[in-house]
Amino acid sequence: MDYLGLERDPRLSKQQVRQRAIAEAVLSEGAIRIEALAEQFGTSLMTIHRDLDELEDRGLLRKTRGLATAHSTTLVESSDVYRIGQETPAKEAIAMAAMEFIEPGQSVLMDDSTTVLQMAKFLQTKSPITVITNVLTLMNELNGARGVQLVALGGTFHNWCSAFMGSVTTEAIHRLRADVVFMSTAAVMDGMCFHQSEESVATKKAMLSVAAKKILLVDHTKFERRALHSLASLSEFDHVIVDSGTKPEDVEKMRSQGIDVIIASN
Amino acid sequence: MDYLGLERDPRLSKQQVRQRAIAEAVLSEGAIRIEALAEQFGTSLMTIHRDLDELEDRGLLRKTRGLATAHSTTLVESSDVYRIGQETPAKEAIAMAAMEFIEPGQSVLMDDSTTVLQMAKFLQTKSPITVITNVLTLMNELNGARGVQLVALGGTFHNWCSAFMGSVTTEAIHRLRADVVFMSTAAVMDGMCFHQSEESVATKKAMLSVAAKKILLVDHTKFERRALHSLASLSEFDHVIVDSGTKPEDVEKMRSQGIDVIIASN
DNA sequence: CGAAAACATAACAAAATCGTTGTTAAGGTT
DNA sequence: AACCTTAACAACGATTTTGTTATGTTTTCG
Repeated sequence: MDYLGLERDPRLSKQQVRQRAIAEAVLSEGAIRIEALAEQFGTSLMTIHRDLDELEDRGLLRKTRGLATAHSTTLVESSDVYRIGQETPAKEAIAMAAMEFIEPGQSVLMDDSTTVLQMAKFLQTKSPITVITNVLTLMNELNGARGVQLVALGGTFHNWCSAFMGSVTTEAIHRLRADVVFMSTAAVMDGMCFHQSEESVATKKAMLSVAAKKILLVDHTKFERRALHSLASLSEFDHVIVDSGTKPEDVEKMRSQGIDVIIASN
Repeated sequence: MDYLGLERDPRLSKQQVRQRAIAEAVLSEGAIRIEALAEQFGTSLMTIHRDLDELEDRGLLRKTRGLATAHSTTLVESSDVYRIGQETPAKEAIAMAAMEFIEPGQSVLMDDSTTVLQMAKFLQTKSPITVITNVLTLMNELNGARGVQLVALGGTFHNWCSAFMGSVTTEAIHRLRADVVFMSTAAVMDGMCFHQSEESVATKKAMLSVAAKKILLVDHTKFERRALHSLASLSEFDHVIVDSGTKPEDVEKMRSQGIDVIIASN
Protein backbone atom coordinates (compact mmCIF):
# COMPACT_ATOMS: atom_id res chain seq x y z
CA MET A 1 0.00 0.00 0.00
CA ASP A 2 1.87 3.06 -1.08
CA TYR A 3 0.50 6.11 0.61
CA LEU A 4 3.72 7.81 -0.27
CA GLY A 5 3.62 7.38 -4.00
CA LEU A 6 1.06 10.13 -4.32
CA GLU A 7 2.76 12.97 -2.55
CA ARG A 8 4.37 14.43 -5.63
CA ASP A 9 1.92 16.99 -6.91
CA PRO A 10 2.92 20.32 -5.42
CA ARG A 11 -0.59 21.73 -5.79
CA LEU A 12 -1.89 19.16 -3.34
CA SER A 13 -1.55 20.12 0.30
CA LYS A 14 -0.21 17.67 2.84
CA GLN A 15 -3.60 17.73 4.41
CA GLN A 16 -5.38 16.66 1.25
CA VAL A 17 -2.91 13.86 0.62
CA ARG A 18 -3.29 12.64 4.16
CA GLN A 19 -7.05 12.78 4.13
CA ARG A 20 -7.17 10.85 0.92
CA ALA A 21 -4.79 8.29 2.31
CA ILE A 22 -6.87 7.99 5.45
CA ALA A 23 -9.98 7.39 3.37
CA GLU A 24 -8.11 4.79 1.38
CA ALA A 25 -6.76 3.07 4.46
CA VAL A 26 -10.06 3.01 6.31
CA LEU A 27 -11.76 1.81 3.16
CA SER A 28 -9.47 -1.15 2.62
CA GLU A 29 -9.34 -2.15 6.27
CA GLY A 30 -13.02 -1.60 7.00
CA ALA A 31 -12.17 0.05 10.28
CA ILE A 32 -9.06 1.49 11.89
CA ARG A 33 -8.27 2.74 15.36
CA ILE A 34 -7.71 6.47 15.49
CA GLU A 35 -4.53 5.94 17.48
CA ALA A 36 -3.23 3.68 14.75
CA LEU A 37 -3.86 6.30 12.09
CA ALA A 38 -2.00 8.93 14.10
CA GLU A 39 0.99 6.63 14.38
CA GLN A 40 0.84 5.62 10.72
CA PHE A 41 0.92 9.20 9.51
CA GLY A 42 3.20 10.49 12.20
CA THR A 43 0.81 13.16 13.36
CA SER A 44 -0.93 13.95 16.59
CA LEU A 45 -4.27 12.44 17.52
CA MET A 46 -5.87 15.84 17.22
CA THR A 47 -4.94 16.14 13.57
CA ILE A 48 -6.48 12.78 12.77
CA HIS A 49 -9.59 13.73 14.67
CA ARG A 50 -9.90 16.87 12.59
CA ASP A 51 -9.32 14.98 9.35
CA LEU A 52 -11.89 12.36 10.26
CA ASP A 53 -14.43 15.01 11.17
CA GLU A 54 -14.05 16.50 7.72
CA LEU A 55 -14.26 13.15 5.99
CA GLU A 56 -17.30 12.28 8.04
CA ASP A 57 -18.94 15.56 7.03
CA ARG A 58 -18.41 14.57 3.44
CA GLY A 59 -20.06 11.27 4.15
CA LEU A 60 -17.00 9.14 3.46
CA LEU A 61 -16.78 7.35 6.77
CA ARG A 62 -18.17 7.11 10.27
CA LYS A 63 -16.36 8.12 13.40
CA THR A 64 -17.28 6.01 16.37
CA ARG A 65 -15.62 6.01 19.72
CA GLY A 66 -11.97 5.35 19.13
CA LEU A 67 -12.15 4.17 15.58
CA ALA A 68 -13.00 5.21 12.05
CA THR A 69 -15.22 2.85 10.08
CA ALA A 70 -15.84 2.65 6.36
CA HIS A 71 -18.97 3.50 4.52
CA SER A 72 -19.70 1.76 1.26
CA THR A 73 -16.76 1.44 -1.10
CA THR A 74 -18.53 3.10 -3.96
CA LEU A 75 -19.29 6.25 -2.05
CA VAL A 76 -15.68 6.74 -1.12
CA GLU A 77 -14.36 6.03 -4.56
CA SER A 78 -16.64 8.53 -6.20
CA SER A 79 -15.79 11.27 -3.72
CA ASP A 80 -13.67 14.09 -5.02
CA VAL A 81 -11.54 14.03 -1.89
CA TYR A 82 -10.52 10.56 -2.87
CA ARG A 83 -10.17 11.13 -6.59
CA ILE A 84 -8.18 14.36 -6.62
CA GLY A 85 -4.51 13.65 -6.85
CA GLN A 86 -4.92 10.23 -8.37
CA GLU A 87 -3.18 9.77 -11.70
CA THR A 88 -2.58 13.49 -11.93
CA PRO A 89 0.06 13.37 -14.68
CA ALA A 90 -2.16 11.22 -16.86
CA LYS A 91 -5.13 13.50 -16.32
CA GLU A 92 -3.03 16.53 -17.10
CA ALA A 93 -1.90 15.04 -20.37
CA ILE A 94 -5.47 14.20 -21.29
CA ALA A 95 -6.63 17.70 -20.41
CA MET A 96 -3.92 19.22 -22.55
CA ALA A 97 -4.91 17.05 -25.51
CA ALA A 98 -8.55 17.99 -25.00
CA MET A 99 -7.73 21.67 -25.47
CA GLU A 100 -7.28 21.01 -29.17
CA PHE A 101 -11.03 20.70 -29.48
CA ILE A 102 -11.81 24.18 -28.21
CA GLU A 103 -11.95 27.18 -30.52
CA PRO A 104 -12.12 30.76 -29.21
CA GLY A 105 -15.69 32.00 -29.05
CA GLN A 106 -17.23 28.62 -28.34
CA SER A 107 -19.37 27.63 -25.41
CA VAL A 108 -18.06 24.65 -23.52
CA LEU A 109 -19.92 22.36 -21.12
CA MET A 110 -17.81 20.82 -18.38
CA ASP A 111 -18.80 18.14 -15.90
CA ASP A 112 -17.68 17.29 -12.39
CA SER A 113 -14.68 15.10 -13.07
CA THR A 114 -11.17 15.72 -11.84
CA THR A 115 -9.83 15.18 -15.35
CA VAL A 116 -12.02 17.90 -16.77
CA LEU A 117 -11.02 20.12 -13.86
CA GLN A 118 -7.44 19.92 -15.08
CA MET A 119 -8.49 21.80 -18.18
CA ALA A 120 -9.33 24.88 -16.14
CA LYS A 121 -5.86 26.39 -16.13
CA PHE A 122 -5.58 26.21 -19.91
CA LEU A 123 -8.98 27.71 -20.71
CA GLN A 124 -7.81 31.32 -20.72
CA THR A 125 -5.64 30.62 -23.73
CA LYS A 126 -8.78 30.07 -25.81
CA SER A 127 -10.49 33.29 -24.81
CA PRO A 128 -13.03 34.59 -25.47
CA ILE A 129 -14.87 31.51 -24.32
CA THR A 130 -18.05 30.59 -22.46
CA VAL A 131 -17.82 27.87 -19.85
CA ILE A 132 -20.97 26.20 -18.57
CA THR A 133 -20.63 24.03 -15.50
CA ASN A 134 -22.26 22.62 -12.39
CA VAL A 135 -18.99 22.34 -10.45
CA LEU A 136 -18.30 24.77 -7.64
CA THR A 137 -14.56 24.18 -7.78
CA LEU A 138 -14.49 25.09 -11.43
CA MET A 139 -16.57 28.21 -10.85
CA ASN A 140 -14.07 29.42 -8.32
CA GLU A 141 -11.14 28.56 -10.52
CA LEU A 142 -12.66 30.57 -13.36
CA ASN A 143 -13.89 33.47 -11.25
CA GLY A 144 -12.05 36.53 -12.44
CA ALA A 145 -10.42 34.83 -15.39
CA ARG A 146 -10.17 37.31 -18.23
CA GLY A 147 -12.01 36.40 -21.36
CA VAL A 148 -13.90 33.56 -19.74
CA GLN A 149 -17.63 33.97 -19.43
CA LEU A 150 -18.93 31.74 -16.70
CA VAL A 151 -22.40 30.21 -16.79
CA ALA A 152 -23.46 28.17 -13.81
CA LEU A 153 -26.02 25.41 -13.77
CA GLY A 154 -27.91 25.55 -10.53
CA GLY A 155 -29.08 22.62 -8.48
CA THR A 156 -28.68 21.15 -5.04
CA PHE A 157 -25.15 20.87 -3.80
CA HIS A 158 -23.50 17.51 -3.32
CA ASN A 159 -20.52 17.53 -1.06
CA TRP A 160 -18.96 14.35 -2.36
CA CYS A 161 -18.37 15.85 -5.79
CA SER A 162 -18.51 19.57 -4.99
CA ALA A 163 -21.08 19.98 -7.71
CA PHE A 164 -24.71 20.91 -8.17
CA MET A 165 -27.12 18.28 -9.45
CA GLY A 166 -30.80 17.41 -9.49
CA SER A 167 -33.86 18.48 -11.42
CA VAL A 168 -32.95 22.16 -11.31
CA THR A 169 -29.67 21.27 -12.97
CA THR A 170 -31.06 19.11 -15.72
CA GLU A 171 -33.80 21.62 -16.48
CA ALA A 172 -31.21 24.37 -16.75
CA ILE A 173 -29.10 22.28 -19.10
CA HIS A 174 -32.04 21.61 -21.39
CA ARG A 175 -32.51 25.36 -21.89
CA LEU A 176 -28.97 25.74 -23.21
CA ARG A 177 -27.02 24.65 -26.27
CA ALA A 178 -23.28 24.17 -26.16
CA ASP A 179 -20.66 23.71 -28.85
CA VAL A 180 -18.70 21.05 -27.00
CA VAL A 181 -19.10 18.97 -23.89
CA PHE A 182 -16.14 17.49 -22.03
CA MET A 183 -16.92 14.75 -19.59
CA SER A 184 -15.39 11.85 -17.85
CA THR A 185 -16.78 8.60 -16.57
CA ALA A 186 -16.29 6.42 -13.52
CA ALA A 187 -15.93 3.14 -15.37
CA VAL A 188 -15.76 1.76 -18.89
CA MET A 189 -17.06 -1.78 -19.52
CA ASP A 190 -18.06 -3.43 -22.78
CA GLY A 191 -17.92 -0.21 -24.73
CA MET A 192 -20.21 1.56 -22.29
CA CYS A 193 -19.71 4.28 -19.67
CA PHE A 194 -20.93 3.67 -16.14
CA HIS A 195 -21.43 5.70 -13.00
CA GLN A 196 -22.15 4.93 -9.43
CA SER A 197 -24.67 7.69 -8.83
CA GLU A 198 -27.95 8.02 -10.64
CA GLU A 199 -27.89 11.79 -10.31
CA SER A 200 -24.55 11.96 -12.06
CA VAL A 201 -25.95 9.93 -14.90
CA ALA A 202 -28.98 12.18 -15.22
CA THR A 203 -26.81 15.29 -15.30
CA LYS A 204 -24.36 13.89 -17.81
CA LYS A 205 -27.10 12.56 -20.06
CA ALA A 206 -28.65 16.00 -20.13
CA MET A 207 -25.28 17.50 -21.00
CA LEU A 208 -24.81 15.07 -23.86
CA SER A 209 -28.18 15.95 -25.29
CA VAL A 210 -27.45 19.65 -25.69
CA ALA A 211 -23.88 19.63 -26.99
CA ALA A 212 -22.99 19.59 -30.66
CA LYS A 213 -19.68 17.81 -30.11
CA LYS A 214 -19.13 15.24 -27.37
CA ILE A 215 -15.73 14.40 -26.00
CA LEU A 216 -14.98 11.77 -23.38
CA LEU A 217 -11.85 11.93 -21.23
CA VAL A 218 -10.77 8.65 -19.64
CA ASP A 219 -7.57 7.67 -17.91
CA HIS A 220 -6.47 4.04 -18.08
CA THR A 221 -7.66 3.15 -14.56
CA LYS A 222 -11.26 3.54 -15.70
CA PHE A 223 -10.99 0.40 -17.81
CA GLU A 224 -10.48 -1.64 -14.64
CA ARG A 225 -13.33 -0.08 -12.69
CA ARG A 226 -16.91 -1.23 -12.31
CA ALA A 227 -19.99 0.87 -11.62
CA LEU A 228 -23.72 0.37 -11.50
CA HIS A 229 -25.59 2.77 -13.76
CA SER A 230 -24.95 2.98 -17.47
CA LEU A 231 -24.49 6.43 -18.93
CA ALA A 232 -23.90 6.01 -22.63
CA SER A 233 -22.16 3.96 -25.26
CA LEU A 234 -18.67 5.08 -26.18
CA SER A 235 -19.84 5.33 -29.78
CA GLU A 236 -22.03 8.27 -28.83
CA PHE A 237 -18.93 10.38 -28.36
CA ASP A 238 -17.21 12.13 -31.23
CA HIS A 239 -13.82 11.61 -29.66
CA VAL A 240 -12.42 9.61 -26.76
CA ILE A 241 -9.16 10.82 -25.25
CA VAL A 242 -7.09 8.39 -23.18
CA ASP A 243 -3.64 8.62 -21.58
CA SER A 244 -0.56 6.81 -22.79
CA GLY A 245 -0.85 4.30 -19.97
CA THR A 246 -3.91 2.74 -21.53
CA LYS A 247 -3.50 -0.88 -22.58
CA PRO A 248 -3.19 -1.26 -26.37
CA GLU A 249 -5.85 -3.94 -26.33
CA ASP A 250 -8.34 -1.53 -24.77
CA VAL A 251 -7.51 1.04 -27.43
CA GLU A 252 -7.82 -1.52 -30.20
CA LYS A 253 -11.14 -2.79 -28.96
CA MET A 254 -12.53 0.74 -29.12
CA ARG A 255 -11.05 1.50 -32.51
CA SER A 256 -12.49 -1.69 -33.95
CA GLN A 257 -15.90 -0.33 -32.97
CA GLY A 258 -15.23 2.73 -35.07
CA ILE A 259 -14.53 5.01 -32.14
CA ASP A 260 -12.08 7.87 -32.65
CA VAL A 261 -9.54 7.29 -29.88
CA ILE A 262 -6.87 9.87 -29.21
CA ILE A 263 -3.89 8.93 -27.08
CA ALA A 264 -2.56 11.90 -25.12
CA SER A 265 1.21 11.96 -24.92
CA ASN A 266 2.82 13.08 -21.66
CA MET B 1 -12.27 62.38 1.87
CA ASP B 2 -11.67 59.90 4.64
CA TYR B 3 -10.07 56.80 3.24
CA LEU B 4 -9.05 56.03 6.79
CA GLY B 5 -12.45 55.98 8.33
CA LEU B 6 -13.15 52.55 6.95
CA GLU B 7 -10.12 50.61 8.01
CA ARG B 8 -11.56 49.34 11.20
CA ASP B 9 -13.12 46.02 10.27
CA PRO B 10 -10.52 43.34 10.88
CA ARG B 11 -12.09 40.97 8.35
CA LEU B 12 -11.25 43.37 5.58
CA SER B 13 -7.78 43.00 4.17
CA LYS B 14 -5.56 46.01 3.57
CA GLN B 15 -5.80 45.19 -0.10
CA GLN B 16 -9.58 45.33 -0.17
CA VAL B 17 -9.65 48.61 1.70
CA ARG B 18 -7.07 50.10 -0.63
CA GLN B 19 -8.81 48.89 -3.77
CA ARG B 20 -12.09 50.30 -2.60
CA ALA B 21 -10.40 53.59 -1.77
CA ILE B 22 -8.74 53.66 -5.17
CA ALA B 23 -12.08 53.08 -6.87
CA GLU B 24 -13.58 55.85 -4.76
CA ALA B 25 -10.74 58.24 -5.51
CA VAL B 26 -10.68 57.60 -9.24
CA LEU B 27 -14.44 57.87 -9.30
CA SER B 28 -14.56 61.28 -7.65
CA GLU B 29 -11.60 62.71 -9.56
CA GLY B 30 -12.50 61.24 -12.92
CA ALA B 31 -8.89 60.28 -13.55
CA ILE B 32 -5.77 60.00 -11.43
CA ARG B 33 -2.13 59.40 -12.26
CA ILE B 34 -0.86 56.03 -11.16
CA GLU B 35 2.16 57.65 -9.55
CA ALA B 36 -0.14 59.87 -7.51
CA LEU B 37 -2.07 56.86 -6.24
CA ALA B 38 1.12 55.13 -5.17
CA GLU B 39 2.15 58.18 -3.21
CA GLN B 40 -1.27 58.71 -1.73
CA PHE B 41 -1.42 55.16 -0.37
CA GLY B 42 2.25 54.89 0.46
CA THR B 43 2.80 51.78 -1.61
CA SER B 44 4.96 50.91 -4.57
CA LEU B 45 3.88 51.52 -8.14
CA MET B 46 3.69 47.81 -8.70
CA THR B 47 1.04 47.37 -6.04
CA ILE B 48 -1.14 50.06 -7.55
CA HIS B 49 -0.69 48.48 -10.96
CA ARG B 50 -1.87 45.18 -9.59
CA ASP B 51 -4.83 46.77 -7.86
CA LEU B 52 -5.83 48.65 -10.98
CA ASP B 53 -5.58 45.50 -13.07
CA GLU B 54 -8.03 43.79 -10.77
CA LEU B 55 -10.40 46.73 -10.72
CA GLU B 56 -10.20 46.93 -14.49
CA ASP B 57 -11.04 43.24 -14.75
CA ARG B 58 -14.13 43.89 -12.72
CA GLY B 59 -15.04 46.66 -15.11
CA LEU B 60 -14.78 49.46 -12.54
CA LEU B 61 -12.25 51.62 -14.35
CA ARG B 62 -9.93 51.88 -17.31
CA LYS B 63 -6.18 51.80 -17.13
CA THR B 64 -4.51 53.91 -19.77
CA ARG B 65 -0.86 54.77 -20.02
CA GLY B 66 0.05 56.39 -16.74
CA LEU B 67 -3.37 57.02 -15.37
CA ALA B 68 -6.54 55.37 -14.17
CA THR B 69 -9.80 56.77 -15.50
CA ALA B 70 -13.31 56.32 -14.18
CA HIS B 71 -16.14 54.38 -15.68
CA SER B 72 -19.67 55.42 -14.89
CA THR B 73 -20.41 56.22 -11.27
CA THR B 74 -23.26 53.79 -11.04
CA LEU B 75 -21.19 50.82 -12.07
CA VAL B 76 -18.65 51.49 -9.41
CA GLU B 77 -21.19 52.10 -6.71
CA SER B 78 -23.02 48.89 -7.36
CA SER B 79 -19.85 46.81 -7.44
CA ASP B 80 -19.28 44.50 -4.54
CA VAL B 81 -15.67 45.60 -4.29
CA TYR B 82 -16.96 49.03 -3.51
CA ARG B 83 -19.81 48.01 -1.27
CA ILE B 84 -18.11 45.46 0.94
CA GLY B 85 -16.85 47.03 4.11
CA GLN B 86 -19.24 49.94 4.02
CA GLU B 87 -21.40 50.30 7.10
CA THR B 88 -20.38 46.87 8.30
CA PRO B 89 -21.54 47.24 11.91
CA ALA B 90 -24.97 48.40 10.76
CA LYS B 91 -25.25 45.52 8.32
CA GLU B 92 -24.18 43.06 10.97
CA ALA B 93 -26.84 44.30 13.34
CA ILE B 94 -29.47 44.02 10.63
CA ALA B 95 -28.32 40.52 9.73
CA MET B 96 -28.54 39.46 13.35
CA ALA B 97 -32.07 40.83 13.64
CA ALA B 98 -33.03 39.05 10.43
CA MET B 99 -32.11 35.68 11.92
CA GLU B 100 -35.22 35.89 14.08
CA PHE B 101 -37.28 35.15 11.00
CA ILE B 102 -35.66 31.83 10.21
CA GLU B 103 -36.92 28.58 11.68
CA PRO B 104 -34.98 25.32 11.43
CA GLY B 105 -36.15 23.25 8.50
CA GLN B 106 -37.09 26.17 6.33
CA SER B 107 -35.82 27.00 2.89
CA VAL B 108 -34.38 30.47 2.61
CA LEU B 109 -33.77 32.53 -0.51
CA MET B 110 -30.86 34.96 -0.33
CA ASP B 111 -29.88 37.62 -2.82
CA ASP B 112 -26.59 39.27 -3.74
CA SER B 113 -26.37 42.02 -1.18
CA THR B 114 -23.58 42.53 1.28
CA THR B 115 -26.09 42.86 4.09
CA VAL B 116 -27.60 39.48 3.36
CA LEU B 117 -24.10 38.05 3.10
CA GLN B 118 -23.57 38.99 6.73
CA MET B 119 -26.21 36.45 7.66
CA ALA B 120 -24.06 33.59 6.41
CA LYS B 121 -22.10 33.02 9.57
CA PHE B 122 -25.24 32.71 11.67
CA LEU B 123 -27.09 30.31 9.40
CA GLN B 124 -25.66 27.17 10.95
CA THR B 125 -27.40 27.95 14.22
CA LYS B 126 -30.73 27.34 12.49
CA SER B 127 -29.84 23.97 11.01
CA PRO B 128 -31.22 21.98 9.35
CA ILE B 129 -31.86 24.63 6.77
CA THR B 130 -31.96 24.97 2.99
CA VAL B 131 -30.33 28.02 1.47
CA ILE B 132 -31.10 28.99 -2.10
CA THR B 133 -28.87 31.59 -3.68
CA ASN B 134 -27.32 32.99 -6.83
CA VAL B 135 -24.26 34.38 -5.06
CA LEU B 136 -20.92 32.65 -5.50
CA THR B 137 -19.47 34.17 -2.34
CA LEU B 138 -22.34 32.75 -0.33
CA MET B 139 -22.01 29.32 -1.93
CA ASN B 140 -18.39 29.18 -0.88
CA GLU B 141 -19.16 30.43 2.60
CA LEU B 142 -21.76 27.70 3.02
CA ASN B 143 -19.81 24.92 1.34
CA GLY B 144 -19.20 22.29 3.96
CA ALA B 145 -21.39 23.90 6.57
CA ARG B 146 -23.06 21.17 8.59
CA GLY B 147 -26.80 21.12 8.44
CA VAL B 148 -26.99 23.59 5.58
CA GLN B 149 -28.33 22.28 2.32
CA LEU B 150 -27.16 24.49 -0.47
CA VAL B 151 -29.22 25.04 -3.60
CA ALA B 152 -27.69 27.16 -6.32
CA LEU B 153 -29.52 29.14 -8.93
CA GLY B 154 -27.59 29.02 -12.15
CA GLY B 155 -27.09 31.85 -14.59
CA THR B 156 -24.36 33.85 -16.18
CA PHE B 157 -21.75 35.19 -13.85
CA HIS B 158 -21.44 38.89 -13.19
CA ASN B 159 -18.16 39.96 -11.77
CA TRP B 160 -19.36 43.22 -10.29
CA CYS B 161 -21.65 41.45 -7.85
CA SER B 162 -20.08 37.98 -7.79
CA ALA B 163 -23.46 36.51 -8.57
CA PHE B 164 -25.28 34.62 -11.28
CA MET B 165 -28.14 36.31 -13.10
CA GLY B 166 -30.08 36.20 -16.33
CA SER B 167 -32.84 34.10 -17.81
CA VAL B 168 -31.38 30.84 -16.55
CA THR B 169 -31.53 32.29 -13.04
CA THR B 170 -35.08 33.58 -13.19
CA GLU B 171 -36.31 30.35 -14.78
CA ALA B 172 -34.67 28.36 -12.03
CA ILE B 173 -36.24 30.56 -9.37
CA HIS B 174 -39.71 30.08 -10.81
CA ARG B 175 -39.37 26.32 -10.40
CA LEU B 176 -38.81 26.65 -6.68
CA ARG B 177 -40.80 27.73 -3.65
CA ALA B 178 -39.13 29.18 -0.58
CA ASP B 179 -40.37 29.90 2.91
CA VAL B 180 -38.57 33.21 3.26
CA VAL B 181 -36.64 35.56 1.04
CA PHE B 182 -34.08 38.02 2.42
CA MET B 183 -33.06 40.79 0.11
CA SER B 184 -31.63 44.22 0.12
CA THR B 185 -32.00 47.15 -2.20
CA ALA B 186 -29.73 49.81 -3.63
CA ALA B 187 -32.00 52.76 -2.91
CA VAL B 188 -35.29 53.58 -1.23
CA MET B 189 -37.32 56.52 -2.55
CA ASP B 190 -40.98 57.37 -2.04
CA GLY B 191 -41.74 54.02 -0.44
CA MET B 192 -40.25 52.11 -3.35
CA CYS B 193 -37.08 50.05 -3.81
CA PHE B 194 -34.78 50.84 -6.71
CA HIS B 195 -31.80 49.24 -8.39
CA GLN B 196 -29.26 50.33 -10.92
CA SER B 197 -29.18 47.13 -12.93
CA GLU B 198 -32.14 45.70 -14.78
CA GLU B 199 -30.88 42.18 -14.33
CA SER B 200 -30.80 42.63 -10.58
CA VAL B 201 -34.39 43.77 -10.66
CA ALA B 202 -35.45 40.79 -12.74
CA THR B 203 -33.74 38.37 -10.37
CA LYS B 204 -35.12 39.98 -7.26
CA LYS B 205 -38.63 40.18 -8.66
CA ALA B 206 -38.51 36.49 -9.41
CA MET B 207 -37.35 35.81 -5.88
CA LEU B 208 -40.19 37.84 -4.43
CA SER B 209 -42.72 35.89 -6.44
CA VAL B 210 -41.78 32.49 -5.06
CA ALA B 211 -41.29 33.24 -1.37
CA ALA B 212 -44.02 32.96 1.21
CA LYS B 213 -42.50 35.58 3.49
CA LYS B 214 -40.57 38.59 2.18
CA ILE B 215 -38.07 40.48 4.29
CA LEU B 216 -36.18 43.57 3.22
CA LEU B 217 -32.89 44.56 4.83
CA VAL B 218 -31.88 48.20 4.45
CA ASP B 219 -29.24 50.23 6.16
CA HIS B 220 -29.81 53.94 6.64
CA THR B 221 -27.56 54.99 3.73
CA LYS B 222 -30.06 53.54 1.27
CA PHE B 223 -32.56 56.27 2.10
CA GLU B 224 -30.16 58.84 0.65
CA ARG B 225 -29.37 56.92 -2.53
CA ARG B 226 -30.96 57.14 -5.95
CA ALA B 227 -31.24 54.44 -8.59
CA LEU B 228 -32.93 53.97 -11.90
CA HIS B 229 -35.10 50.86 -12.00
CA SER B 230 -37.93 50.26 -9.57
CA LEU B 231 -38.06 46.86 -7.94
CA ALA B 232 -41.07 46.86 -5.64
CA SER B 233 -43.04 48.87 -3.17
CA LEU B 234 -41.97 48.58 0.45
CA SER B 235 -45.50 47.50 1.26
CA GLU B 236 -44.93 44.25 -0.61
CA PHE B 237 -42.56 43.12 2.11
CA ASP B 238 -43.80 41.47 5.28
CA HIS B 239 -41.04 43.08 7.32
CA VAL B 240 -38.45 45.78 6.75
CA ILE B 241 -35.38 45.70 8.96
CA VAL B 242 -33.31 48.87 9.33
CA ASP B 243 -30.32 49.77 11.49
CA SER B 244 -30.41 52.12 14.44
CA GLY B 245 -28.79 54.86 12.41
CA THR B 246 -31.92 55.33 10.35
CA LYS B 247 -33.56 58.74 10.66
CA PRO B 248 -36.75 58.58 12.77
CA GLU B 249 -38.62 60.46 10.06
CA ASP B 250 -37.79 57.74 7.53
CA VAL B 251 -39.02 55.11 9.95
CA GLU B 252 -42.18 57.07 10.68
CA LYS B 253 -42.96 57.59 7.04
CA MET B 254 -42.81 53.84 6.46
CA ARG B 255 -44.84 53.00 9.54
CA SER B 256 -47.53 55.46 8.55
CA GLN B 257 -47.91 53.43 5.37
CA GLY B 258 -48.60 50.37 7.46
CA ILE B 259 -45.18 48.80 6.94
CA ASP B 260 -43.77 46.64 9.71
CA VAL B 261 -40.41 48.27 10.41
CA ILE B 262 -37.97 46.61 12.75
CA ILE B 263 -35.03 48.60 14.08
CA ALA B 264 -32.00 46.39 14.67
CA SER B 265 -30.10 47.35 17.80
CA ASN B 266 -26.31 47.20 17.76
C1' DC C 1 -24.19 3.97 41.58
C1' DG C 2 -19.81 6.15 41.42
C1' DA C 3 -15.14 6.47 39.95
C1' DA C 4 -11.59 5.66 36.87
C1' DA C 5 -10.29 5.05 32.18
C1' DA C 6 -10.76 6.14 27.52
C1' DC C 7 -11.91 9.19 24.30
C1' DA C 8 -13.47 13.77 22.35
C1' DT C 9 -13.38 18.63 22.20
C1' DA C 10 -11.82 23.40 23.11
C1' DA C 11 -8.39 26.83 23.46
C1' DC C 12 -4.16 28.51 22.77
C1' DA C 13 0.76 28.55 21.07
C1' DA C 14 4.06 27.05 17.53
C1' DA C 15 5.01 25.94 12.93
C1' DA C 16 4.20 25.79 8.22
C1' DT C 17 2.03 27.48 4.29
C1' DC C 18 0.17 30.84 1.39
C1' DG C 19 -0.74 35.49 -0.30
C1' DT C 20 0.87 40.17 -0.67
C1' DT C 21 4.25 43.57 -1.49
C1' DG C 22 8.62 45.69 -3.00
C1' DT C 23 12.69 45.54 -5.82
C1' DT C 24 15.06 44.90 -9.78
C1' DA C 25 15.49 44.03 -14.49
C1' DA C 26 13.61 43.38 -18.95
C1' DG C 27 10.17 44.55 -22.43
C1' DG C 28 6.96 47.92 -24.87
C1' DT C 29 5.20 52.60 -26.26
C1' DT C 30 5.27 57.19 -27.23
C1' DA D 1 15.48 58.44 -24.96
C1' DA D 2 11.97 58.93 -21.66
C1' DC D 3 8.30 56.84 -19.79
C1' DC D 4 5.43 53.26 -18.62
C1' DT D 5 4.26 48.32 -18.06
C1' DT D 6 5.21 43.64 -17.00
C1' DA D 7 7.82 39.61 -15.19
C1' DA D 8 10.47 37.34 -11.75
C1' DC D 9 11.98 36.67 -7.40
C1' DA D 10 12.93 37.74 -2.58
C1' DA D 11 11.09 39.52 1.84
C1' DC D 12 7.50 40.17 4.55
C1' DG D 13 3.02 39.48 6.66
C1' DA D 14 -1.17 37.03 7.31
C1' DT D 15 -3.64 32.87 7.47
C1' DT D 16 -4.02 28.03 8.03
C1' DT D 17 -2.56 23.95 9.92
C1' DT D 18 -0.76 21.43 13.65
C1' DG D 19 0.51 20.09 18.36
C1' DT D 20 -0.08 20.66 23.29
C1' DT D 21 -2.43 21.10 27.27
C1' DA D 22 -6.54 21.42 29.75
C1' DT D 23 -11.34 20.41 30.21
C1' DG D 24 -15.61 17.90 29.18
C1' DT D 25 -17.98 13.62 28.02
C1' DT D 26 -18.89 8.82 27.53
C1' DT D 27 -17.96 4.22 28.67
C1' DT D 28 -16.56 0.55 31.69
C1' DC D 29 -16.07 -1.77 35.64
C1' DG D 30 -15.64 -2.14 40.49
